[in-house]
Amino acid sequence: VAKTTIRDIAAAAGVSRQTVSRVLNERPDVARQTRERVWKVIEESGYRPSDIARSLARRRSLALGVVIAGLEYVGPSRTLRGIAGQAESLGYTLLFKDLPSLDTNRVQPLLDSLLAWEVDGLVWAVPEVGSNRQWLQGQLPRLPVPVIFLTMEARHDLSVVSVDNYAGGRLATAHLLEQGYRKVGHIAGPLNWWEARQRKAGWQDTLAEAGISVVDGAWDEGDWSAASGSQAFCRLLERYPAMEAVFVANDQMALGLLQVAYQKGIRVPRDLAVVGFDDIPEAAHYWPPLTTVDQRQEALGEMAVQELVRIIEAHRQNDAAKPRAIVLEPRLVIRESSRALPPEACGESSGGG
Amino acid sequence: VAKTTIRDIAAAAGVSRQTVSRVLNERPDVARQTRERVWKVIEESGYRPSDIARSLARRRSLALGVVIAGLEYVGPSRTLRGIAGQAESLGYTLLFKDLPSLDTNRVQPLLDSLLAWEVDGLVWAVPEVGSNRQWLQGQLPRLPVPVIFLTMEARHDLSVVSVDNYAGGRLATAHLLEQGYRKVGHIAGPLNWWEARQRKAGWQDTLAEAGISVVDGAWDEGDWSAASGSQAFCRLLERYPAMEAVFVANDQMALGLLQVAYQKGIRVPRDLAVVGFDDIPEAAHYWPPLTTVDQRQEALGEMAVQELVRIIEAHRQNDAAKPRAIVLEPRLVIRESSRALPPEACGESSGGG
DNA sequence: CTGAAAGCGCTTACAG
DNA sequence: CTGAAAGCGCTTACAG
Repeated sequence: VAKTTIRDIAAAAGVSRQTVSRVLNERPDVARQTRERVWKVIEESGYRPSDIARSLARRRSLALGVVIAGLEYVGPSRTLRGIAGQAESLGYTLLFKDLPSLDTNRVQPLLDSLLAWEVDGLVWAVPEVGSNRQWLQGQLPRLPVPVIFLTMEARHDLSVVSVDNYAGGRLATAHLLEQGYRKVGHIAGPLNWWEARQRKAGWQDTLAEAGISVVDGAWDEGDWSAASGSQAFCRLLERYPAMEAVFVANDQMALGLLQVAYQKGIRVPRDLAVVGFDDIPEAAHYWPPLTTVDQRQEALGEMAVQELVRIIEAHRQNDAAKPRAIVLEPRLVIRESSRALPPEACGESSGGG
Repeated sequence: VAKTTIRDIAAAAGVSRQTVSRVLNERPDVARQTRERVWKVIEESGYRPSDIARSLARRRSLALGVVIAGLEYVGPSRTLRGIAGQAESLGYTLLFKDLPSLDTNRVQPLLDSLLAWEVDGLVWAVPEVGSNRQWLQGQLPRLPVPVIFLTMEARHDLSVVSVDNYAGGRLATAHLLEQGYRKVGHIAGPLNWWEARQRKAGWQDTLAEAGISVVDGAWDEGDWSAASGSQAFCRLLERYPAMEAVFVANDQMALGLLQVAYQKGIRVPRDLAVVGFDDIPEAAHYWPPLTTVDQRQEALGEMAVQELVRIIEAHRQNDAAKPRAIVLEPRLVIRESSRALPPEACGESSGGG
């Protein structure tokens, strides 16, 4: 069962391979008659040109490599969907690599494999944790293709698309202040994560600007998991019993917090107002429904691919696109956990599907 | 900046391209001296052979295509990680396509693109909903590569790897019966999903075998979302007020149920025992922690790639591997929602990190 | 153990 | 508007 090739089509249509190639690539310089005849043969045969051969001949693969980590969380999955959707609509194929841990040792083989496939660009969707970014930066100069980084600290020499985590922390905290709370605690994510540090800084600065001195033990640190949220909350309660409200750096930890609050008879929001971060699908169904910050991670993925393709196109025209930082503004999603209205049970909903 | 090719290496090492190719592919028939000289040049130059050129020449890409849907849920993300990990360790590169909706119209272009890249095989990780499988089956005979299907009804003529959803439904229900409950209700997933039907059948048959007649209104249907779980539970409460326990077809709907239960003052598990399905990370942190069924979706992805590669290898040796169905057994994870022990708040945990 | 030739399935200049 | 030639970067037989 030999594969149908451009040669077969050429023979069947009585033209040269060259002409078939022109038809395939929709070049205008083909006689209408010829074009129609060739198309007919192509369709009847079910011929599909080989992208591999095309890549080799064109010296351009129309493929993008994506390296992603943290797929066990909702955020990265959303980002991946954004990346995949945008790549598809721009005509790029995605080569996918999952980084099972944030261990940088494992990165080199993934990178090598992607480059061996001659991708036209790379999307680096690995969170900036500890110094894992430095390793890659060291590699960058030798990388033959442009790379776009997701959600890391902006730098003048890198192309970065990120969510403004600092602004997110400010949004959450300002919202709590607006509700009249003054004693606002914080449960941070692991502080070796850039995102966790940004959110915490947003909390701290907003309090400071409101003239509220941040008590020394007013915050604690978790590891993003719900269990760690429970534990951090328990510690925080001891150190900061006067706390009226708390900004939790992600929704999962907020869930852990809510569980403990429930068990201890702490009513949310009456005794304690809570704001999370991420807007995972469950957040709307926590008890009470959780006020949170939507990171717009799908949009993040889309923007990343758009920018990467822009850079690739610029390169092809020998126009060295200057690296730039694109920042997405997060959005506050207000629900019951930060205000005094009790949710209703089995009430007629307002038209949800 | 011309790319380094095998030609450059050959020239620098004073051998033919052929010999460099032999070294690269670790063939034994190269003199030790020659091999070492060539390796040295390769390493110094940072040369990386082009997988695209190799694919073309070998008529074999060592690439697998994966089409996935439902990445907004935890399950498919886990499956994807399993697929990616296994592909990586077997030396295959993954071309990734996300199916944004279950609309079959959009499938053809994804499939065409994957085939144009000449993948050696396809992983079809799209849930079987309505008749969306039939369309693909019609395509199958013309597909030039083997396809493995995830989590759909087994068929003698297809290679399928799936979780035994029926057994999962039985596990959940039998567990509730063992706890002494007799009036066990069910909140099903959308019944145009094969998985939802299987789980429901497991519930129904287990009750029947225990000699318990299933009350007519003993079940309701949701759409997998937490909101739909809330609504289905509200309806079910009216129709089946005597219900002592309920098996919910996924954890998200169980979450919606728990929220309503809380608002209505229904204590779980004292007034109502609950079992979910999936074991999403949050399940352990619901209030109360949710008993559920672990689908082992990461293992599912791994098995799928293993089987697919097995078939590919068999094909290469002209050994037409017969399609077979591989079934993974789910596991019951028992937590507080189905038994009478109250969880403790801020207690010393048993050594969790 | 090593090399010259042909080929994988396309596209890119170059002629006409 | 169309075709003959060369080439993309490798590997696969075939000689020696």
